[in-house]
Amino acid sequence: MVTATQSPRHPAGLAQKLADSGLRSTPQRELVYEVLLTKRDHPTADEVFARVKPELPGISLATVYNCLETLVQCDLVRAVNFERGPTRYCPNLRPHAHFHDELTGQTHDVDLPETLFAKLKSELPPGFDANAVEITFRGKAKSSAN
Amino acid sequence: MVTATQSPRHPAGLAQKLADSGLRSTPQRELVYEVLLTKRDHPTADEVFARVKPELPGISLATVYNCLETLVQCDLVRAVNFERGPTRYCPNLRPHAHFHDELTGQTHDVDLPETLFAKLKSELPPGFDANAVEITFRGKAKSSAN
DNA sequence: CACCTAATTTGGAATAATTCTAATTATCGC
DNA sequence: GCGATAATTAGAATTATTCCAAATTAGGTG
Repeated sequence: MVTATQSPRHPAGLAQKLADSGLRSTPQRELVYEVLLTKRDHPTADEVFARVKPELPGISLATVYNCLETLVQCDLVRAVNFERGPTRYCPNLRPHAHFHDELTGQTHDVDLPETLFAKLKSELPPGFDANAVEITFRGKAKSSAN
Repeated sequence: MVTATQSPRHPAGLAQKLADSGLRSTPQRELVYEVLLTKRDHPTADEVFARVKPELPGISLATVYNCLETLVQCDLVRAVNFERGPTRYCPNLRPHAHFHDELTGQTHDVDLPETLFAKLKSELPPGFDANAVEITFRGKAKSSAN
């Protein structure tokens, strides 16, 4: 029989990406990443902490902060900030925008054509060279996408 | 001779806009607004406090927060949040994007064609109705626009 | 102009989010 | 198995912001 790792649900990419940066794969990092992948509602560090704790009761909030920062450094997760308030975390790596629903407070990922991002960058005045664009919409979502 | 008001440099719009919301024009509000107009480098509340204090030594940080919040409510100023850290304030009311220079940490306003904002909104999936779009670029600015 | 009322400001305490620190624990290569 | 290094932990410290109750200021009214 194949020996299963403790958390086989996450993509194999994690251990590899960590190794690429000279970092180790640990139960805490795996679990934090898995939690992000499982419920993609852009949780805060506190929320991640709450979701992770039942599985790994000894984990500390500081470690959750550390793990999230590590994942961001490895380009496995994006940190998202709109409006004052705690940073939120998003494991969606494709270029996409965020739609912030003013009624529910929820944040939805919105895929936009790659060409639009390119067009935006091309609209910059001479001398400005952007390597990333962040787009946030605010409004009301009536869709079933909740 | 014409009797000058204490702070004649700010647009006459301030007192009017405040009145529209049933609020009073005060020296603190006028000065905070004037400071934002004078140096448009997207200062934090602390920075505004520092700039305002020499002119009005008795002012408190709480008042600066209050004034900034008031100006945002009156649509005279926009609160800007990218990356974790203190909220910054921007008196530019035209639709525009922000360019965050990774080298200097400075933030520049970038005017984009109105049509682009419209196009972005039109790219949203059905059911998503945006009333605002925020765009932030990150990268390096080599221009003289510093 | 004196008063009444409500808006505003103030200083300090309280809260929230995050980072720091020093000590402990786990892991990797030999 | 040992030693060096990485990672985690708990709690203290820091930063940004909000809250609160008291003092001040400003209009409007007679």
